[in-house]
Amino acid sequence: MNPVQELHNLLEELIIEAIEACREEGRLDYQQLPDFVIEVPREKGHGDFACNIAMLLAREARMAPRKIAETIVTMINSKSHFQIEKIEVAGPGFINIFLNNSWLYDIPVLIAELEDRYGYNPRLGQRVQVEFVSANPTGNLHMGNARGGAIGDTLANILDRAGYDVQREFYINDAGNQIEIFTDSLETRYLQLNGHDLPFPEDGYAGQDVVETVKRIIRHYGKQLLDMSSEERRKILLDYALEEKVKYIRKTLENFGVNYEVWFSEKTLHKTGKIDEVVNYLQEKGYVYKEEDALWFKSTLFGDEKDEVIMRANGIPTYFAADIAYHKDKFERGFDWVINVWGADHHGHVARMKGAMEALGYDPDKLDILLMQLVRLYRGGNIVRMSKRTGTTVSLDELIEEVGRDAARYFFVMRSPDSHLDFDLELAKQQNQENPVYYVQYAHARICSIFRQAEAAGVRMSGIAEIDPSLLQEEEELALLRKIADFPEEISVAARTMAPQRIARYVLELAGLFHSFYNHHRVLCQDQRLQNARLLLMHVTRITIKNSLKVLGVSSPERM
RNA sequence: GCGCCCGUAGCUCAGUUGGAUAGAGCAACGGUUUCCUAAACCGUGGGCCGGGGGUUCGAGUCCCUCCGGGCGCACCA
Repeated sequence: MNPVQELHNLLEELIIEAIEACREEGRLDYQQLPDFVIEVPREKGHGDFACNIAMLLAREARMAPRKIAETIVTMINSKSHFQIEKIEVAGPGFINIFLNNSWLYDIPVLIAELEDRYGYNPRLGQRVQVEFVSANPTGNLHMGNARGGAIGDTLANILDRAGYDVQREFYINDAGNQIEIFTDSLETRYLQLNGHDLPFPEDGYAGQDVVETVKRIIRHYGKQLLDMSSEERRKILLDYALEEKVKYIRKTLENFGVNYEVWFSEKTLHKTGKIDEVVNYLQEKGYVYKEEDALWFKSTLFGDEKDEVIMRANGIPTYFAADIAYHKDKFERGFDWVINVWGADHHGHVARMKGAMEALGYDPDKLDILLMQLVRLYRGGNIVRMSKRTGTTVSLDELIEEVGRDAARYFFVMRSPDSHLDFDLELAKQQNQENPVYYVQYAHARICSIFRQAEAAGVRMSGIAEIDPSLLQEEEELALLRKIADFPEEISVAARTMAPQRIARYVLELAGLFHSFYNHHRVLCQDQRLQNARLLLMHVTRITIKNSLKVLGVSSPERM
């Protein structure tokens, strides 16, 4: 259910019918209807909806836009429409439509019926996959991964509400060059801790967590790995470390409210020969050439700045080759839409990844890469320097520990992915209106409190059928209703534009309208009929706040 | 040097496929509590939407150019 969309469609039909009728009567002359817009004007005085068709038609119809608008309006007015209060021509030729409130009063009844399902648009029968975080299983989850987790999961939730069948996926980079280096680090640490005096690899993983992992391995295996061949030893070290790391990543993300349907192992692509397969295929198609013993993919054919190596001179495929095979696999699984959430530092890969899909015969427009800018951590006014070298990096676990899951989830999505995110740890912990999470959660708790008060006073909301929502006439009540009615459309736009920050903003505005209502009017009052209508309003406000927060992965406390 | 992102109120940021008089929160200033949570609300001030050019009936939004900031430009991922 999407009431705003339904109204929109209704008005669109109405206008098209009117225009066509005008043409038939010879009042308007045009060949084809232009792509006009029916939008919600910024200015309240411009009506509930406004249409720009007259301006777009002016040239072809050889008429002044206002004149055209008047012709259309006259035609529409010749029939009566029960939902339209008035319709007028304004400004350069806008058609402004003012509705009566009858549609608004249907909303709370519908929501009370739908409850948790309010916000869901009709099923589209389309499958979309969202791949996000996909952190290397060689270290802790950092702030970039955290933002990716919040954005990816929220986007997946939005797409679900928008009507898609969504699958969340984590790509485990458990093969390739970084894993070799990781294994070198593990082996060196193992030997060092067993008394061998060895230099640590220059580009190795020097973090303390690797040492801790190796210590656990020693506790488990003792010195028996010393007697093995390096190959055997490395396999055991790596398998143990990977299992531990992946388990840790999964646990941290679950703790963050992120749950994946699929954990996809890069290693399987190597094992099953899918990488060689796709490289050979591209070679046969002539998209690959050899230079200095390496194989290069002609990504410049697809608008990339330069070609990219897919097979090194030593015969080992690059990360890019594995990624092509991986994305080919995604499309083979039949998704209608494939979305990756990447850090902005990977933006250089977008063109060649899409190019590779095109070379394989897939529609590159079905692959969207959502790039997100980096995160800067602040504590009060001071930036928290994040350096892996000095070990001052803050991990996702530590962040959740410090500010809580709710604040972390909300803060990571409240800005556009395109914007750098300044994450203020102090603000995230504050319990006042400066902190948007608390502001919204407080609104929910306040509504719960009203119902507790009501119950204590022996008051219960009547059955829906006995409530008359049209008693809600106050400005604050209508504004709140209007905002509540927007929710499904807000979801729909957020899905279309891949913009999770819209929901964070939406629920903040919704909470603001509630607080404003609360401070102007009493729910529990002498007038039984009005009290019932307001209890219903509170009921559906609570549902909408809760459903919005659910999309963001933020809890809705009943008291605070 | 080339490419991508960003530049909007003192600060942090919104701003559907171009729409009418550019918004919110915080900060500043002033007010609200015999009343369901003052963890809240109401009001006031604050802007050449980085500069310049162009397209359009109409540009914060699209194009060009310049300036400033971030990121990338490996047989790393």
